[in-house]
Amino acid sequence: MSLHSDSTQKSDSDNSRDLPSGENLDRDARALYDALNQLIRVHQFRDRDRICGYDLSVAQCYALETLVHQGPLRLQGLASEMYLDKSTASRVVDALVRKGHVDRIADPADRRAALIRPTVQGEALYQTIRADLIAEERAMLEGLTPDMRRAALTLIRQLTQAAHRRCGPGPRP
Amino acid sequence: MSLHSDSTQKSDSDNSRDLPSGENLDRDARALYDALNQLIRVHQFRDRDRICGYDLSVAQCYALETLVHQGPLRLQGLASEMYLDKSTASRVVDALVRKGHVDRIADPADRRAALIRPTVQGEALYQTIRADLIAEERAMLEGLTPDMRRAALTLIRQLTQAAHRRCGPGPRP
DNA sequence: TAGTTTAGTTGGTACTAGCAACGTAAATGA
DNA sequence: TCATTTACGTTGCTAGTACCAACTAAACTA
Repeated sequence: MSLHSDSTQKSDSDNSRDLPSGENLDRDARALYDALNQLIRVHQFRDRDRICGYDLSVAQCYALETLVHQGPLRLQGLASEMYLDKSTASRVVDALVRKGHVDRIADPADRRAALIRPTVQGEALYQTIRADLIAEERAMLEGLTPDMRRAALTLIRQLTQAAHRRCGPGPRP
Repeated sequence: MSLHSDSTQKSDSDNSRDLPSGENLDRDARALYDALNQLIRVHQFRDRDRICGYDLSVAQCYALETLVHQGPLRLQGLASEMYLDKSTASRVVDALVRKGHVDRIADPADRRAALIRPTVQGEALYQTIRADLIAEERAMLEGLTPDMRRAALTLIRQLTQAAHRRCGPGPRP
């Protein structure tokens, strides 16, 4: 089951002053890699299962979420937000249109372009899914003290920032 | 376990400045949901790009990693570890065999079964990818103090544990 | 031994994802 | 103005992801 017996379990008692900070950093990087790996996998599969219960794929749900949060977007904008090729984004939107969760409307500023917009039904569905996933998160947080919850938030945001800065914040080629 | 497990932490007031812990929990859950969402997405896409540079898909890399960490596994065992259907796992293994990163050997204990095992080449490839991803993590951590790095690790592990407990720790049907 | 269960593969379907090649519309330039 | 270039989105192609269901073969069981 749990395969994080990898290493770094007895690391609590070591002291930074005895080790060059580079080695500590290496060890922490390894540990963080493994820890994040696990976290990401668990969440990925959890989300997939949850979302599938609503007849949406994860990508579709992510697209819907992006549209709900950001308002109407062009295809290219949606693709950039999702780190996807525009062709893939186009097909994801196709699926959402077919299911009635978004629609394409003409962009008054450019007749080539279309704005993609969640429908009322789509917005409601997203809120339902979000509530469901948040309830999961809530249950998870119940085991932590308020202070730890707060610290977790800060740290996760910092990690995201750091990763974001490193691997390209915006749209990709 | 029911909700409100840690209420009555401090004096509850009806003021929005001093929320009852249940409401704090709701708000933290929402915030954590969004923060984790972002973290997971950034990492997901980063990993995909990195791994693709080595002519491996993410699933293939995950399978290889599982086999390197756990040693030879049967198909069913690998599928369980990856939360996948055995048919999907079978095809992932096919791809890895085609590329020479794993091979199937007969299981002496059961002639129906095959043990899947990384080849020397596969193990080397995984170590290369791992080193690459860890280097990414290391660069990310450089902006954090050692204390924060430690705290991040602890928290991520706890969140993983909590998620794991909640959404089924082991293999799925 | 016959019937059942288990291990893994294969067929079928749908989604994900990127690249390349379109058609159309806008922007640019001579 | 008209031709070229650039941009927006769709579609064809290929490969990978993922499930269910049907199948073969081996192992267990009655």
